[in-house]
Amino acid sequence: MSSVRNVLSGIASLTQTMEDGRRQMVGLLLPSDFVGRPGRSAAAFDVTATTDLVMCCFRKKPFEEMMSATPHVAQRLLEMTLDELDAAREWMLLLGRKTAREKIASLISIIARRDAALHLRKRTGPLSVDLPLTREEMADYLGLTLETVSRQISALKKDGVITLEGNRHVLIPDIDRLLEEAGDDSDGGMLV
Amino acid sequence: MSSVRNVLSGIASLTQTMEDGRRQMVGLLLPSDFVGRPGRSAAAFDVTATTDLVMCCFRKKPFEEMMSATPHVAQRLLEMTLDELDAAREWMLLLGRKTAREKIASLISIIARRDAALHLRKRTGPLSVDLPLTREEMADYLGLTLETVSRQISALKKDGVITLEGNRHVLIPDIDRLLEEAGDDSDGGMLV
DNA sequence: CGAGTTTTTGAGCGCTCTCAATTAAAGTGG
DNA sequence: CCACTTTAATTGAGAGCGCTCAAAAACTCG
Repeated sequence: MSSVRNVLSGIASLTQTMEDGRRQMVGLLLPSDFVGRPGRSAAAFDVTATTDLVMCCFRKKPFEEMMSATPHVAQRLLEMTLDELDAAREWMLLLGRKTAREKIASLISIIARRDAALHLRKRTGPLSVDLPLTREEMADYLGLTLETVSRQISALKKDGVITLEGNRHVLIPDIDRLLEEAGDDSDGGMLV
Repeated sequence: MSSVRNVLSGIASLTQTMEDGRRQMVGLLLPSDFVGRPGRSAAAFDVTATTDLVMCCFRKKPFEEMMSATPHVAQRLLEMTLDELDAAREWMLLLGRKTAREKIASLISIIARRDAALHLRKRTGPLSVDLPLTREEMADYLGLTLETVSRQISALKKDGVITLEGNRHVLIPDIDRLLEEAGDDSDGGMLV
């Protein structure tokens, strides 16, 4: 970890593992996200690519020098880190207090929101989302077992909240309904 | 939230609440901790003092100007925020994967560690720690109910992992035993 | 098509929650 | 200083959600 990186394309996950193998995902690295710590050397978490991944790497020393030279870089980095901290805190609410069904609904709506923010495409017909994670990865994300993930997805499908096309593609007929299931404040985050 | 603050003394908590009242603590503000977001206006979380509190407040505009002027401030702030992010991620592992007993043991050892780092006093006899939180606040911290918190504390007491003096004061005869119960990697964080 | 992986589904159990009552501690006012 | 109220903490009994273990089904890819 002698370098700092920036994700250009693909998805990686930050995970933490206990001695007996229990695993918790603690971050999801998407294009434009930043990895590494200017100022510290050791990485406390495992970084795993879940898809093909292209990153832009800087060596640490020159990067730190650049940070000292141009204050805007440090400021921008601070802003990004604060955003990550906010995201981590929402995630903590999910992990600590939400039911399995709410966790699944939250995950799908989070992915839908990010997708919408990224593509900005007009939605014709129902919103559709690709899940970039396996069931097991979703389980690690949500603090569940993969069986529970699968069961809750099936339940949401049975109740008409979502429709499945294959295993990885989800159709959302009514986004408000999904957000309601997620237990978030209504119209959470101007997705509509 | 038109200002930025620094905790001087006392303890405050950052909490997030769902519509139906479920509550999760997402941050614990201790002396030297920083509150507020240079760059953003709305606070997404509730800040509550859990003890008498003294904070040092800056108005936002001058503070941001100072940040632009002196790069070291922004850099230091970035470092602190990255530390908070690391803490949040450890917390996520706790919330998502640890058992109730492990959560309690983790909380006590976290408080013990912070206390040791703060006071740097020689420990004569068993390590002793004051819990700055009520059972309910501990429950909100750990994603449990207050009944479960109470039960697990009683269980740890019964098993000799800790001793209670009153409700808020804990004696730790064997810190390694406690860390083992917490499920953390052995000798986690040079507390010994 | 067949071997491997991923996902779904089932049955039963256990940990934590819920609801409720009791005990302990901390203020309050006479 | 001691009843009395209020708040905090403990403990009990029972139920439910999510986990564990196990097997079947669906998808992937050579």
